[in-house]
Amino acid sequence: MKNYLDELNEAQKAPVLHKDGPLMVIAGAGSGKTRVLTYRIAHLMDQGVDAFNILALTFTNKAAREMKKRIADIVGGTETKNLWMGTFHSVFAKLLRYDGDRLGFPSNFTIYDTQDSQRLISAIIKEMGLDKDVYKYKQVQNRISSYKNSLITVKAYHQNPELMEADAMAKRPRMGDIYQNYVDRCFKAGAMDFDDLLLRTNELLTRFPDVLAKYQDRFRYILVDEYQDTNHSQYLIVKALADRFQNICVVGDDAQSIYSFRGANIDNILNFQRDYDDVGMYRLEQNYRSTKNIVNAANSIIAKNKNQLEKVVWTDNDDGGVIKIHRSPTDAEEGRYVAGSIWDHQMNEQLSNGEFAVLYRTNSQSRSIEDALRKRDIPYRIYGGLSFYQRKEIKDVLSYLRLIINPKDEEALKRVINFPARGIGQTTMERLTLAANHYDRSIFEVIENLDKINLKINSGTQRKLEDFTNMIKSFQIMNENTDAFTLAEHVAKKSGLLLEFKKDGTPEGIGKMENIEELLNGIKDFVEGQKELADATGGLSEFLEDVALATDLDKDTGDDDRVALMTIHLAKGLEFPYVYIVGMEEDLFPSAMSMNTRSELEEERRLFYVALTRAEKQAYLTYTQNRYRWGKLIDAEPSRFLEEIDEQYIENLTPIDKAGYRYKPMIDADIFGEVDKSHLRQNKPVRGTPPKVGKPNADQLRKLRKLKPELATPRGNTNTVDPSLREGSTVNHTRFGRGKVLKMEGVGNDKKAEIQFDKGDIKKLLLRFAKLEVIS
DNA sequence: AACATTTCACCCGTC
DNA sequence: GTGAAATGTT
Repeated sequence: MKNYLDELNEAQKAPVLHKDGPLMVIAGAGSGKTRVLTYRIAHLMDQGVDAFNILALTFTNKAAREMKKRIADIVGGTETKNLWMGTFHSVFAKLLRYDGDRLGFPSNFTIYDTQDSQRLISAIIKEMGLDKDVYKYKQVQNRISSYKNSLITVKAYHQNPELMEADAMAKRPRMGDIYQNYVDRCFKAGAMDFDDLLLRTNELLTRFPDVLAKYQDRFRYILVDEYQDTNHSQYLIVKALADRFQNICVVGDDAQSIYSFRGANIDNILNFQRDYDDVGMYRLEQNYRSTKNIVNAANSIIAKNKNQLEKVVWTDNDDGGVIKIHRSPTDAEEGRYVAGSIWDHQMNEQLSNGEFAVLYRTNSQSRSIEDALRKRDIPYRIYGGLSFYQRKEIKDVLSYLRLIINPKDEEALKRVINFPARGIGQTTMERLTLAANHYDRSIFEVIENLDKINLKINSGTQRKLEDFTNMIKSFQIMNENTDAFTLAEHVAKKSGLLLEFKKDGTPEGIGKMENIEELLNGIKDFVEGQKELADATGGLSEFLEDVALATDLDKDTGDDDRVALMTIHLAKGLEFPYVYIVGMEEDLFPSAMSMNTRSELEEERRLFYVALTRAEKQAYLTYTQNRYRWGKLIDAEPSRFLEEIDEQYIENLTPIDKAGYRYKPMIDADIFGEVDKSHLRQNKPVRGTPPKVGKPNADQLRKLRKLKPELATPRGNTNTVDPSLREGSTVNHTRFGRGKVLKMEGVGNDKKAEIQFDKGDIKKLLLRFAKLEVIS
């Protein structure tokens, strides 16, 4: 065994060597936090702690795999296999397979993905006869998800007048009933959604002290990565499990908390010292990843946040290049610039594709980048977005497989009972669903007992239904002594799925066939891989669980060398020499939905911090003046975050006016010069002779105003700005009511005030239009 | 009941 | 611009 401790600096060594008792490691970006976690586990094992007694919760399954590999290098592979290590969801799914029967769940329960949940919720809303425009299934699903993440069960919901009132106020008084139905239907289908994996674990540990005692005794050492992103449900699980031995080690960085939208609670890390006695506190502040320019720029951004733990991130690395900021007329141009810049770097410095990443705020931004990279023949890989396993044809195959394992799985059944078409239509399904609800059985069971129930289903249809269940049953029998790959191949053929896409004959159909082939190959790899593991059965159910909880990042990338495209959220924990952060625009980043409260804005800022600190050598920030959104070309304004970076760390590649990013000169070569005119023509037709670059004549100005109304010279209907208006003024708005001016910005016609209204909203108003009265 | 066509909401981020 | 859901047609 190598002396692994030599590979750590003093700050890293301390938490690794920390003996028993709670400890918290506050780790700045790039300070080697994974390394600390990995070595602490290795050290524990080296000191004689049984791997069976260690539980490590990581952020992705890939991170878990890599850590395990590293630990195996240090202390040996055989013991390492006994570690329980993985994401919260995968670890507790495993726990629920063992002990979920106490709650009435079969060990083969299905894991519903978001789409399954949404389909079920849609069905319930329809069955209840509610207005789907009021009860939007996605909103309802979000609501239920947030209840679950806060551990609000159906019962707790109905005992909480505040919640019920909030939903009633939102014109959704039946929310609780939908919640109830949803939970019942999941239970009846032997299914858990993602949130259930945590909620049900909590329920299990709370209701059954013997189960809790068993796992408390087993998990004597608990380690949690990215603790700042745990939600209430996860927090309680960890707290319960660690309660007996208190050997809990949490690692995190409050500055990188970016998941509050899924219930993550930053207070979990801020309050850790309150939750446990004698907490060992460690800080990792030396960044090994990035240049001085990047680290300092990132520090200057995060300093704008009020809520944070004290921490100074610094680095010994070179200064490196300053951060480069680039403006483009449109998103298509932005893509071209990024692709061109990557290409330049590659040509001049002999760099490989894998050294580059393009990060964006929303998945929909990937398209323009993709197009540009494709034109340059630069290989890339998109992470996230519509994952492979969510494609229709793949979900169809998986649904057949899910039915084999759990025939009660209602969502899987509804998906494939009539695909390929078997003459089982809407009316039949409605009758079956009604009967299933009435008898409190699954649809599959109803079909099996059709002869005992009097449903108005004609004998022909009855035959078809029986044929379907018999087919599934024959698959089940086959599953008893066949490996997952052979079975899946058989299912793809016998179900008629492959034939369906084959006879389709279109390029899409062929593509779908190929995707199914790929899935089958994936199952083959899985089966082969499982043979090497001692305790794994290589069965279909393990495969399905893997698939349900896999993320795009978990997938084996192999050795292919591609530019990475992903959202900033997905990039957390990763690093790349060259990073392009695109779409640095108001309403996009920060997102329009995150500007209502300070805490939301601070989370966006942390997100920007995360994005920037992914870069090792060089960061580029790009923004556009016009961007396609919802298929329309809209004006874009540079992100406020650009102004927040200390200017000594940046360079503007495209000149900006002294007044700042937000000021747009009347005559801008970008608007009429380099602009992609095909877009402009389609959406905002400009008649007559195309304008020339340079000082516009009267005719051009008129068109310019049409394109960019905010550039229009003020006319009679606009206000003259009250000169007494300044920061701190109290104002009255005809529509929004009373408020206080937080900030003034812009000059002349572009002058704006950011106002905190007493109603709670913060709005930014153009003074020239705002109907404002200055009170004091 | 099946297929073709049109409409509509969608987009903030994820396990 | 995309994909699911609603509507229309045979």
